[in-house]
Amino acid sequence: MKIDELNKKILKCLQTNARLSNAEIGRQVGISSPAVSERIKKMEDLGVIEGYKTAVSPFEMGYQLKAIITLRAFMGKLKPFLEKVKTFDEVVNCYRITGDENIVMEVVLKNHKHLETFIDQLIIYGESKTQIVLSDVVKQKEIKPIK
Amino acid sequence: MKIDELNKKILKCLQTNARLSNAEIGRQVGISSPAVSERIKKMEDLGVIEGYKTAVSPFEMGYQLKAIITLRAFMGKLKPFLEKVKTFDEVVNCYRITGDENIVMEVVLKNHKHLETFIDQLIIYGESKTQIVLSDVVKQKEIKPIK
DNA sequence: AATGAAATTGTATAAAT
DNA sequence: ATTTATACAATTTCATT
Repeated sequence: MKIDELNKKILKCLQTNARLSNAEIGRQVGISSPAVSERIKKMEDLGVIEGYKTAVSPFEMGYQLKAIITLRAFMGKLKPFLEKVKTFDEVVNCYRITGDENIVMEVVLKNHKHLETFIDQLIIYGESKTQIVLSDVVKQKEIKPIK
Repeated sequence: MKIDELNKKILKCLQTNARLSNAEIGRQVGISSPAVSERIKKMEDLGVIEGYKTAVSPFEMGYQLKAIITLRAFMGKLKPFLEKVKTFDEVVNCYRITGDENIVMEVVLKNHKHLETFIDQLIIYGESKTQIVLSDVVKQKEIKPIK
């Protein structure tokens, strides 16, 4: 197992605050900062750590709306959509899913007009369903290692 | 406007890699590291920056399944669910949404058995619909400031 | 795989513009 | 609001265990 107890603690620190110094993490988990540095680098190389993201407020960035949009792609239109969706700045997350619908996306939008023009871009790919986000109940909760 | 061109550049750096040093960001955007430090602190205080998260691979943490689960809450069961959902380690993100369904969640699970027991916990709150995630198409894309 | 030590680099604070 | 100077702290590299 590549994730031992020490790495679990390090990951807990990093998930809570990715900008903690190695020295501070070392203090919290009880090892030296070069040891923290090495363990982090190893977890990056192994793909355990995928990156360090800053959570920015969409609202403060000028996006008043968030929506969950699902897409039921037309025949032959899924593949082109999978390429196109990467170019949409509005799409923060996009997953391919099982079931009648093929795609679910988390989207940020300036206003209702922007939502309208965004949905218009989807009609050539399939039937979309839009659910406006009213509030964030749980937001990027840390992933806990399995017991 | 609190997000000027310099802050946009700083946010772009931080969204790409939250662990960049202030000195490195300063080099990239053309100001000194104390200036970067002050601007970041101000954006934290104003709520533009909500936090610094490390993206950890659910798979490497032992979760073989990801799912999108929507919930159509029973009468009087939405509020209790909004409290309960915060205690579920499986739920990475949870939004309240408009429409027939009240809740959409992003959930990580060890295996199909774990999915089954998780869904069982939802039946007292409402009718759930599960869509298994086949692949990540777009993953925590950076939020771009509005032109 | 972790530590301790040395060199480099980064951060925080204050003073000046 | 930013820079420069300075002191302190963190990081990196490497030798050692």
